[in-house]
Amino acid sequence: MPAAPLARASVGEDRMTVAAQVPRRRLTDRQVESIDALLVAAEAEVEEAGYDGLSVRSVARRAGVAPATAYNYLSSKDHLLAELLWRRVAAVPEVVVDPGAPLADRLEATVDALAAVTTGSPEVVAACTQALLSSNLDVVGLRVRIGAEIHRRIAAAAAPAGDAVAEVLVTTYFGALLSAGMGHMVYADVPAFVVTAARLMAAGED
Amino acid sequence: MPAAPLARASVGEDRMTVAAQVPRRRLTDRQVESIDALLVAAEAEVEEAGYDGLSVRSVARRAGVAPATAYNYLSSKDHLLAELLWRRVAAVPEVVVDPGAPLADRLEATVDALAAVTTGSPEVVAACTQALLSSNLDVVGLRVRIGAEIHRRIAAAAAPAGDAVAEVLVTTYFGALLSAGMGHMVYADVPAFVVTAARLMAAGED
DNA sequence: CTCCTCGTTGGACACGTGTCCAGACCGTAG
DNA sequence: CTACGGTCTGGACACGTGTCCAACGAGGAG
Repeated sequence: MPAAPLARASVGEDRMTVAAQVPRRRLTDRQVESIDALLVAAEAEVEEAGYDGLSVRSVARRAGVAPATAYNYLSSKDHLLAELLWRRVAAVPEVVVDPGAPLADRLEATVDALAAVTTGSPEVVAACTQALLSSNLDVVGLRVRIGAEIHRRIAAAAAPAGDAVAEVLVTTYFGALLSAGMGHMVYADVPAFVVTAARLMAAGED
Repeated sequence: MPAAPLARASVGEDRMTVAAQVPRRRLTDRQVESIDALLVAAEAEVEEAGYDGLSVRSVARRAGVAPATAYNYLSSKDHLLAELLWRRVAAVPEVVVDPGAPLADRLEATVDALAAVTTGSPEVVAACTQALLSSNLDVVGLRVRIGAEIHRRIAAAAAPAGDAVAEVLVTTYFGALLSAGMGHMVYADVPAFVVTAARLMAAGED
């Protein structure tokens, strides 16, 4: 159970999308600083030691914050990593596609932009992927949000094609990310792979 | 590190595929019984309480085995669940496809057979999926094995089509399983979804 | 200035993991 | 039958997680 004294569950840019949390109090500057420091520390920590090597207390120490404070904002290790990923996804700039361009090209622009999430050390993304499978309630919230965001972007790029095509492309994208997270594929190859999938499907339509 | 006194890392049907383990000793009947009991107990336990609710010691108790013994054969909670999934996958009967049939039909037969892995309580499959992301060495071994097995079967069904088509279908299949594990899709719908993907790609070829 | 509220802090707690070990146990070889 | 080798056992261990709480501190309202 979350059992948090204040609005938690998503300290992203939209600080208030907490799904009917009672207090609905705004975070002070000091608080957002603590949270940012925690996320930065987590990123560094996971980069050095991977998912298993990261401990919440160690991250808190590195961020100059008490462990209890860390748990006050991020309800678990997995929530911490999921929040990290969510921020990366939310930071990807919107892509405007030319409706006249062919499916593969439209998708390429979107998927290339999305690749910004996975650039840098693959350790971090892999760890976040693992964290995202947690059944922690806060993680579940972030998970549907991340899923919805990626779905929205890819579906928008694939819009003129059928819904089925969009669904398949989204699923393929997630599958490719999963493969990359497991080391069976390289993150850098994911965009091209999805574009290939789009080309194969575009042959029939258009 | 595994650090096991005897051949571990894969107590499946092919008991000897351990990649150059030194002792290479055969398991006694008593030992395979213990391991089977552990897996059965784990399945029941995870069905009741999910991934988080499962504890190795509790599974060992239920299987009538000492915790240390459980750790002797299955190096971790994740390894236990991964082994469970691997056995299910390996138990799927081989499918012979008619090379003359269209791609979607060939794939449908294979993917329907594979669905046997995910029938029954979704809790179990979801928990195994989560376990499969572990960086535990024994899990990694099982993971590549499971991945290779599914890849082999789907690629065989898609054989006449291009390699690229097969790769995309495999990736889509994994993506769909992931979505189902997260509750965004139903396991029962996975086969049809992959067949749809095949149809969309077959429109261009054939 | 004082009070009061609310977040922070450190430390305890219960619990689970994975490791290790000395001793009990059992089948087999001599 | 006895000795021996390897396995099983229970119980310790170190460590990490997530929760809880009493005490502390800072900042705003009166």
